[in-house]
Amino acid sequence: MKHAHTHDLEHDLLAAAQWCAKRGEKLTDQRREVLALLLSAQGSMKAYDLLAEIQKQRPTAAPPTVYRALDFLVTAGLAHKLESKNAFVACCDFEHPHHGLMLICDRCHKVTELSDERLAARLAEDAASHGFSVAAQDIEVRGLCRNCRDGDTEGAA
Amino acid sequence: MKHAHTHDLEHDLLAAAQWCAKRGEKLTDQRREVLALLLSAQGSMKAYDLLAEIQKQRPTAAPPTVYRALDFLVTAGLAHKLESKNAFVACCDFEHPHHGLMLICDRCHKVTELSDERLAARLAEDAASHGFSVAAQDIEVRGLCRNCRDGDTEGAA
DNA sequence: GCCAAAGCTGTTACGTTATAACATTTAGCA
DNA sequence: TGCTAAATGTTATAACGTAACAGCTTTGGC
Repeated sequence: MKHAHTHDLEHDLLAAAQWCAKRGEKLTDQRREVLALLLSAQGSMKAYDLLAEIQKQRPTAAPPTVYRALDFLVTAGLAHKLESKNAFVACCDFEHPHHGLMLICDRCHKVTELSDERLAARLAEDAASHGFSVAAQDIEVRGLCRNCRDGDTEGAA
Repeated sequence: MKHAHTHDLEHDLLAAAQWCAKRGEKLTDQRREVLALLLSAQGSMKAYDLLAEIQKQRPTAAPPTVYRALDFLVTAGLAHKLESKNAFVACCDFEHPHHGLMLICDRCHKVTELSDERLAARLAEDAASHGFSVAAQDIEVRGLCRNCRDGDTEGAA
């Protein structure tokens, strides 16, 4: 069993703020609020679900409010967009440049981000062999996580 | 320079129809029309762009017309969805089961689909090591194709 | 041939995802 | 202070995708 500990959350938010500062940017209230929601989420979150949460505090928040924060977080490497779900997740290790491999459980919706240098290397090799220069990559895998595959009855949709 | 030859197109459509028949399905007029558009396109096509083309022949066509055809083609393996662009491409080799790696040029928008068994194997290995069972995967790479990287001034957006 | 079932298509309406554009406020700093 | 750049507020709309139901067409059994 895993819990979202407030202490961990605060720690992560502090690290994120420092990371932004190092890049000459700021983790403003809105950005921090969105990041906190993503960090606390069990799986990924949709933009409009984030918006609904934000609106509990700021009833006037509108779509651009959350999309701006998300754009910032994704650009800063603090979050990733899951293209196959139109959803967002906090990055597990933003301090290291990496090209994550996303394992997305179709049953409990949990997302696990892996970093595999050899996989990335192989991919870069494939691209290079076609004269293609890589700017960004996205690897998403759908399926069942260990718990769900093994017949776990908790955490279903 | 590359051209879309009518002969190739007809050939591909015939092969697709046979592929469907083998699966106990039919490549109906609408499906064939959408597939033909995808096969003829230089890069990928958006659903509503396809719809606009379809409407030149059938002015009453509506979004479900094209989305149904696309769903069919994707399920049958005749086309792929590029999640990062919300766009669709014809599959380059639908007769062989494969997990394509998509190289998407950000400048000329051309899409190259590669199949790399070793890459797929490595990915499956990564997933398995986390107890994750893979149902589907999507690998998309953005960047510049050889021509665009080398300063080709044709085919820009 | 006739009927029933299944599959495909037509059509309307709506839900979801995302951004453009411009006004206003806030933060950093000479 | 007052300038400038960044961030946010606000409205409106664009872009992407689907639900639901009605009607048609094909297929296969009899």
